[in-house]
Amino acid sequence: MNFQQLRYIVEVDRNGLNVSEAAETLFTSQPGVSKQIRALEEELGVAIFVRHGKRIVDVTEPGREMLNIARRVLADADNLHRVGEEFRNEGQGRLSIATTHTQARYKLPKVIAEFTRRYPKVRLELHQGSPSQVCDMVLSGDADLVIATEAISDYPDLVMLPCYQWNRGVVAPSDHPILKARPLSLEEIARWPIITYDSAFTGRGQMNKAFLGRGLKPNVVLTAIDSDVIKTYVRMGLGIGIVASMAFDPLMDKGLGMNDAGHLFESSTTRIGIRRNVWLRGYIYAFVELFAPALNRHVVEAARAGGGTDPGL
Amino acid sequence: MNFQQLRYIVEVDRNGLNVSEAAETLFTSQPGVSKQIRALEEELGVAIFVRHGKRIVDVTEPGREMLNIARRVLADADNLHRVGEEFRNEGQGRLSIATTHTQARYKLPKVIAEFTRRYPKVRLELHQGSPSQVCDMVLSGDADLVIATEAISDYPDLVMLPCYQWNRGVVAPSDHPILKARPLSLEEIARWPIITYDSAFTGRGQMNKAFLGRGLKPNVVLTAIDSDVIKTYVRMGLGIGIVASMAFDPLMDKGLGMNDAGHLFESSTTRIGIRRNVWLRGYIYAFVELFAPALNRHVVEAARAGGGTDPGL
DNA sequence: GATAGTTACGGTAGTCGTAACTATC
DNA sequence: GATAGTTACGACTACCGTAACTATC
Repeated sequence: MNFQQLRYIVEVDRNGLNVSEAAETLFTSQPGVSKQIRALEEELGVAIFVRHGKRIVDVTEPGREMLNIARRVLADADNLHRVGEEFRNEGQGRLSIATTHTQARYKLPKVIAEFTRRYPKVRLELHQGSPSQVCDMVLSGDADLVIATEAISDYPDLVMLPCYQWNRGVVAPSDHPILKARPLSLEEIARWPIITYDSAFTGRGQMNKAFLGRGLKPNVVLTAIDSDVIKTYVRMGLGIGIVASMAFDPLMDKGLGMNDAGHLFESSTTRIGIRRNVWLRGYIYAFVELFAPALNRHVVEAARAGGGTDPGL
Repeated sequence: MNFQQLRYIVEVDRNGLNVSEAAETLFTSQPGVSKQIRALEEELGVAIFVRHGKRIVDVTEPGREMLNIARRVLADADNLHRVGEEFRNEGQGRLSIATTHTQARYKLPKVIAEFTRRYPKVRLELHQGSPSQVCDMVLSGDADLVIATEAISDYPDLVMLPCYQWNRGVVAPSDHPILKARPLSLEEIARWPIITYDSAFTGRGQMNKAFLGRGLKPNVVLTAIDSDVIKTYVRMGLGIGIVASMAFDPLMDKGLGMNDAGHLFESSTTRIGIRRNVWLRGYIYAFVELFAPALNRHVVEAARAGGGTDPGL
């Protein structure tokens, strides 16, 4: 048994049980892959794949178990290299964060400023995308961390750690009557045209729930993917905006005002996500702790080991 | 990188950083081991071992991380073979249980009877020993499960799952006045010569604590490693016995009586222990569940993944 | 000087790729 | 007949073991 063989079976599984494609992905010959898989099956004494004659059509039951183990082994092999890198150039490296606009624009700047001060040699990369896109970036290894709110929970390979809770506020031009409404009510909000986040994005679920719960039908005239865009349109008088409270800055956002709506909607939790079986460099733990001081290295490791065990195994 | 190299570094670490000995253990040549280790260090870009000239004198910090990962990889490699075996001869195999006398004698018989009925082709092995001995058996792979009470908690590689709680009773010849004592008190017990478990064994800690808490000094005249031996000496009139309640059977133990002492001592918890990163065959999960119905496969897997993360990592 | 580890070198085994062949859809 | 996988074979690599050498205690 060797790593290559494990790589082969994992890749065949990933490529829809197609040996030829797997061989291509692995930059090797198809017969080689085929042969090694047979050799592995021979050694382990069990068929990993179900074959109809020559075609591979399914994964056997033991095969499923074995693929799980094989994937973990390969991840660990990777981890060994990561550890090497970590110590070869301590403090140097790359930190790639996949996140949504609101985080990148309003929450991360302070954290990143402090982080770069502490780790000047770490090259930072910010990737933006929708919640599912940013999760995919981490799953594929293109990013180390994902910071998002609409935390997609059904990725077994992703560990999501709650960082902080936040809620929404209504932004409107300074002279807009809704800014005076005390207390602010859903009925009042529903009276105006609304501009808010795109439904694929942060916490639209909570909003809809709140309105529906009161039998209201909000008049959403425009959706956008980020708070700045929303504020721009609010400034133009297209409607009132519902955005994350943190996305309003009284100093910067001249001509606009905010009326907090935290009592009207269920709060949203922003989470940081990491791949389960991946060894993390020291500065990544440091970054997570800077972002959410409760998440020290020990807590993160415990969370990664525990919780979210997949019942499939 | 290959499995062999990982095996080499792990074995060198295990053999007190002695390459020659490691080579011997692995039935291979010393230069081969040496060379492969250098090759691995080369590939990973970091020294795993600290050398004084040629002698290996310590493990580097990245080395410690790498050894942890390497051990997991090797365990997984093993696991792949285990999975193979499981499915090659389903229902057949070996189940090796390391336990203490009291469990083997009083608690296991029913469970084992049921287990052998369900899995007639599984060869059962019972190993007996002191709590630390039985734990070692599991750690070294000689046994699959350990069932013990004085659950040694400082084995990071062992996951201990609580199964049930039990307490003690006083056994004495049928006509002994202590059997009439209602309620039974520590003071009453302390009045008589006591025969109980050896201190290395089950739950002596709880007993001493109870007596000390009342400023009493029990007169322990004899200690033994198992309940049957204790009862034998009690029968001979050497003193009263303090044993696990389950170790008394009114039908079998003619001439003796028991007075329950559950209110006097802190109860003990019997635990089942398994190695953390080892893949378990289906019938092992079945056995655990037979022994402690709450511990179904899902619970066991969750416990194995979580808890007891070693802060060293 | 004894013990422990590295360098040198030859034999062997096993992996990889090309080519030819075979089976499934 | 096109697509997918296996068998066959030759080249090459890399691992292992012996032997000689070198450094540490």
